[in-house]
Amino acid sequence: MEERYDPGAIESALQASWQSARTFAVQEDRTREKFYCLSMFPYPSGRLHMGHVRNYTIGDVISRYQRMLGKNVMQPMGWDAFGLPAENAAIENNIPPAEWTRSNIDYMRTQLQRLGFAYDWDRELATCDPQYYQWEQWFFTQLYDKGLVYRKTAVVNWDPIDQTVLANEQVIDGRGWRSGALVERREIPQWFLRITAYADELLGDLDDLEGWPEAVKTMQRNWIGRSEGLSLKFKLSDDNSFLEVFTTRPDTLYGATYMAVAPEHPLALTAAQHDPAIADFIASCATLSTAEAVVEKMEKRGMSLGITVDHPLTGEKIPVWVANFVLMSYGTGAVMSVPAHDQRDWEFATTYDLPIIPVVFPANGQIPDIAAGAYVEKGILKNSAEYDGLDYARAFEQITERLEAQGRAERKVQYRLRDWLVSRQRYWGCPIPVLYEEDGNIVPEAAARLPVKLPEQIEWQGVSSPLKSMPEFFDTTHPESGEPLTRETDTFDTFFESSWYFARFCCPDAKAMVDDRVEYWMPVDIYIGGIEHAVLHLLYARFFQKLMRDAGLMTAGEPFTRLLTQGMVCKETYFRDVGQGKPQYFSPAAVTVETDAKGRAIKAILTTDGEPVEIGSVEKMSKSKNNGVDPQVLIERYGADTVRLYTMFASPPDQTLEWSDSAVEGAFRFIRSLWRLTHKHVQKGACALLDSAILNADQKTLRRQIHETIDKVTDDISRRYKFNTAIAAVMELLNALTRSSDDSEQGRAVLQEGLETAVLLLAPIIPHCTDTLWRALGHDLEPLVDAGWPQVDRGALARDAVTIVVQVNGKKRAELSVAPDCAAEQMESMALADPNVERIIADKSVVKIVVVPGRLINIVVQ
RNA sequence: GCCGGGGUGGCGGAACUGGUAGACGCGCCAGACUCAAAAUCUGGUAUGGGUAACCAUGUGCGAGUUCGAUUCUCGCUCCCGGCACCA
Repeated sequence: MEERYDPGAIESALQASWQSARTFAVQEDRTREKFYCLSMFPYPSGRLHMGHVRNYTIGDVISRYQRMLGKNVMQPMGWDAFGLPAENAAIENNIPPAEWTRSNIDYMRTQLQRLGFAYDWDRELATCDPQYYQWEQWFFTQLYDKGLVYRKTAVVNWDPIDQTVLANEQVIDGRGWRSGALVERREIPQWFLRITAYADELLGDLDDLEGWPEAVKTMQRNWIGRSEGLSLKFKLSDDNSFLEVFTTRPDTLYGATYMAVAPEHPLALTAAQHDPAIADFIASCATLSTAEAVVEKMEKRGMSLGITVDHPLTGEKIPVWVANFVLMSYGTGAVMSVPAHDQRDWEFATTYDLPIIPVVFPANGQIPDIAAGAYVEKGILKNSAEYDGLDYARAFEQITERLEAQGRAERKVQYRLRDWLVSRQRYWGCPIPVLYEEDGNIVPEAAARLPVKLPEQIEWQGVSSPLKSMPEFFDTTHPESGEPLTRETDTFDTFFESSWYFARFCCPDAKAMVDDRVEYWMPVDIYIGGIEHAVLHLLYARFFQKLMRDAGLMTAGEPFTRLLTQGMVCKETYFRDVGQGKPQYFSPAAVTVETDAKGRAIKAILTTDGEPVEIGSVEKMSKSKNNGVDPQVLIERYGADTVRLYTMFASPPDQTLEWSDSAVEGAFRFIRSLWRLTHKHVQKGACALLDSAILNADQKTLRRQIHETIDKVTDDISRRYKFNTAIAAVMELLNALTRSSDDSEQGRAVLQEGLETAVLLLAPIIPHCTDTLWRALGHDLEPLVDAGWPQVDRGALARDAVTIVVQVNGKKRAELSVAPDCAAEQMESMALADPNVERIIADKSVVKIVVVPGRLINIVVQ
């Protein structure tokens, strides 16, 4: 080995040899245990960012560790290639999305290879390739035949100037991001997948996902939002039709004082025909956002429709209002309002001076202050005629039974989850494989005519999808009858592609959607990706897995056995207030920070002009905050191993990582000191075999540290996924090895074992330099990627003495060093005899003594 | 607004099952080496008091449970993620 650590040379040579030897290509092998390690594939935005580096390093560490355990490890990589940014690039720079996307993929692929990730590149796929998306088109037609897809109208954000549909992200303060026009709500026919048919299964199966974080499962449960209640029909006072609502609280029925319907509700639209004020109100709701977060935060407004419904039990007339916060896409688009027992209803009733009638009271007899807010707990009924005095369960049952007998109610399970709207009015996506006859009849595309290829050679004019103005794309004829057909010009939501790619990776060249190789590899053993996907992507992928299972394509019902959600990568921001409301952000690389004697940042100046800039908060690396750190620059300066080591060391994978350039240098220093110590050791020539029976006390202590480190690191990597503490443990070991200067035969043998251990434990994290060190330590024949994970020698872990903490009233006052098997009575008397303890308890009496074996003694005094 | 997560030295973080708060690293300070610098090595580094032993305080804020709370419970606060067309 070279004396000097030169990452560039080592890494490129090793990566070339991995590539030529196809080290990470895998085949199904039923004699070996498989391990499928998957990281969420990237959107090819142009360059890798630190979030990618972090995500893929975590996956690579797990993959390489599993391989050292002897498993048949598959780690694939591909590209989530359809999406909005490619269209923006086309609009801004007139580059066709296909060309832009493919050149980004080529660049990012070289970046991933430069980081040394152990991917099986033979399995690479890009979702924009017809060979990939043809199968989801085929699958969609299958689902159509099963009745699991349907078409109905839904609201979109419509930009009246650009004449196009906008994504929520493209609507800023109610206006189109390019045109600045006030965005309108527009209803258009769109395609849906019936995910609600799987709601119960998606909910129930969460209980079996032991390898998923509780937080993600909770979010999915709340998202699905199963509730049991009643579908209730209120008869309109003036005619024989009914207003249908869903409620989980029939016990509060006597407190219903008004009904609220969505602006698009038929009752509201009918009332608007006769009342211009109502029509105006509904029109004013037309600029409402389709985003729930915006709707929930806006001012709650409404208007009486001037009609009433009959209360099913009292016959009283209840007014019907139209309200901007009731959404047509939720349930029936109408709600029964009980202001005394629902906070939102209470606020609306208070604003519009509607009656608030309390009908539920706490069981303990207290009277809640209804003037201050709604009482939302369950309790005992009052003001409810013959139901007074009943509790929630009895009231629910008795009121429900009566309404059922009247034919006014049906028990119903309702979900918050809505069917998945998969239509997008975009160009750069997978064409939806359906055709329409002249009268609107739907004809799914025949399997033999798939794929419906997205035309890639296009001229981009304006901002809306070129497909909408390409008759050569949408004008076609029926293959048998020859009658004219119009092709759907909408494309799929890009979540469609990412809902099944994990299955395609098992058999990327299959002559069907998947073949029987999925049975060997699926389910994914561990899936790694950002927490922001906790609900949507991860729920859709689970849904697709069940659809594929029910189509007979595979047997697994859940796609991901374990889930590791990664935190964001953040960095401090620097800016100047240049007026116009928006600060100007400067790259941290362009700023010089001055610190005080303690290292606190006190001032920052822009390096080029020497003038001060403000030090902002630590935020997620982004273009808008100009606080991104380009991985490429760091890889070129320090090598891939240092970047990998730092990202794994800086924080645990599920927490946010705050980027620090100087700490990166620390990671580089650590590798260099490991390199130096190994070099110094091997320069002295071969060493004797270790004989644990003849070690002296210091050698035994050092060897115990080696095996404690193996124990700790193994647990950290395999069970806890805490790579930062695993690395810290190896750093401690290296410090101990560096301090020992025992040149005796057995001293050198222990050092050899220590260095081999450090190299093996770090191999998954920094695979390049450890490969060189492994060979220098005398392992020329066995490649490090397939070296066995080190085993703990339990005998080496024995200790002669343990440290016991002595507390008085919970405060540490002394330490004792005792034999591990020391009796409790002896420890107590030693603790009481300690001079510092004696002094503190001198004028007090001992109440009791708590002994935690092997850890501490707490003397409680008064 | 709703759902989920988080707040520990100058900084990133550690403390895994309620048992020594601050492992490991960065930064900073001092020293060694050097003509000098870089690199490297050694020591120190929560805050306040004390020469020291040691003492007091301290894990966002306020309460509670406990012999003992960063860890459990309740209330609050600030920050972050998601909210169905960003991916």
